[in-house]
Amino acid sequence: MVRSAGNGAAERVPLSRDRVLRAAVAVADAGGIAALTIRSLATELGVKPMSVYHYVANKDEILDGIVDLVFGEFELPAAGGDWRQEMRRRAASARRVLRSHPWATPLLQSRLNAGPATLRHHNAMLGALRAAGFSVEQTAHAFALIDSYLYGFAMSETALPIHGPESVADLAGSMMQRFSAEEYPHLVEFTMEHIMQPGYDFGAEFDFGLDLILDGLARSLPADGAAAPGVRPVE
Amino acid sequence: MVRSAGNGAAERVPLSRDRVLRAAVAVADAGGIAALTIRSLATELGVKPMSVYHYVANKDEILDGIVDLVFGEFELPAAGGDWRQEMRRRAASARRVLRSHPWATPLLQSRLNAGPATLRHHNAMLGALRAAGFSVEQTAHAFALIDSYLYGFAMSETALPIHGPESVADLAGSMMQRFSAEEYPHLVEFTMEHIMQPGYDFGAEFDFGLDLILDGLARSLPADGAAAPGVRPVE
DNA sequence: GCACCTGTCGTACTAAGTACGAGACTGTAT
DNA sequence: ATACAGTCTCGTACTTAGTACGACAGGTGC
Repeated sequence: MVRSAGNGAAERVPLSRDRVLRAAVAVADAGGIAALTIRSLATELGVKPMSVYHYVANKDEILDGIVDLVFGEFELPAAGGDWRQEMRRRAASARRVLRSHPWATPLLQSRLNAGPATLRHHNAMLGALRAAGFSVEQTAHAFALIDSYLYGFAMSETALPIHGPESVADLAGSMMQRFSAEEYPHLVEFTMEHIMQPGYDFGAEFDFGLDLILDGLARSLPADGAAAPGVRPVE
Repeated sequence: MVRSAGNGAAERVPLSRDRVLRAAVAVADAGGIAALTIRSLATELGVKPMSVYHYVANKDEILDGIVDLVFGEFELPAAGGDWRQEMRRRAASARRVLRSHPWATPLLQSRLNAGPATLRHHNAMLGALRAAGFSVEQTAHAFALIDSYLYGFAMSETALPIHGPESVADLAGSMMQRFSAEEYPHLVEFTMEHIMQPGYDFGAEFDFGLDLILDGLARSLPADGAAAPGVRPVE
């Protein structure tokens, strides 16, 4: 077995943990997470399956690794400055990243072993909220609320079969044939009057919810033109 | 072995699609979704693997089926009555169900073929919101917001390794050793001053977020003691 | 030249999904 | 009863995937 294949330095890039993980992301991007197998990964890398195991212990470690790569793509919120704007910027970037890696959202929350990029991200979120004036406890509330919404929305969004307005309408139309108007009247109404309307875009719902959440959180901040924590202006 | 129709012999329950799906839920509950294989399912049912295929076309159909079973466990919100209370009741029930089937949350959103219980549930949600006075468009906002939050939160919650206060604190403690206070100062602060405090319970965050969201949505309702849509009482 | 380390790979075992078709069982018509 | 036909169950076996084990090649220091 001769592996000469050239004396030029250009082509033979040695394997590395980083190359393995990046190739894994590429395979998952191309064919979904189910298409990511040790064998498909090896093919992508131009090596044989067992070579991969020199850089990762097992497939789970690959999954943990690509989750951290994805977190690494999120823009970090800055501490200081307009905290709402920082939250919006980071959320928009996260949503963009998760849309470009549709397989990632379920993985993000199901993996436990946080990598360095993940820790950096969480740390930046906490720092930005604390700098905005939230107490530790309020920060816990805010973090849980914002990220639950973000990941939950990203899940719904990436679970949609194809993206783009018209494909959703098509899907809705074909689903409509399966359920009758008598059994599910509100579903029918909703589909006809909303989803199948021209220009419908589920992704557009995101900003409404995020702004509502940020407004609500702002109300619990003492010095933001709103009432004191725990007291709402009108009841 | 005799299966006479009509009298006696209650022992040999014949297989059925329903029994197959319920057994699948039981296997997943006991060992996680990864433990659900055609073979483990057959063992649970006391039959051989290939017998299962008489009732389902393939494993994907089993996954779709158990998702619909889970949706069937959600309490449906009633149309009319106090809509916020209905939303709270249904959300609490959903959270309870998802905690009792920790494997379910990622599945719920990743499966496309909605079953009858799923459609009934969505229909009830839409109906309750419409009856509360939300327009079709506002209903879309509300539904997307509430459910993104609900599923996102459920994901975080069930991704936690073990439930109960002290186990989380233990985990946090062991994770603390992996990252230094210089690199992740806010993560350290947060862990020390919040997560590791006695009585910490992540699940308790849920109500804060849900109430904030429902309050925000109530503000967009004309006749609810709040201002007109788009105008907040205090700024 | 030699022992040695490192990275790559050949072989092979195990687990899992499932196609194919045989065989067993049950109710029904003769 | 007997034979048939439909329904259900299962034995066998093929395919894909994860990965343990150890061989082998090329480079490195002595």
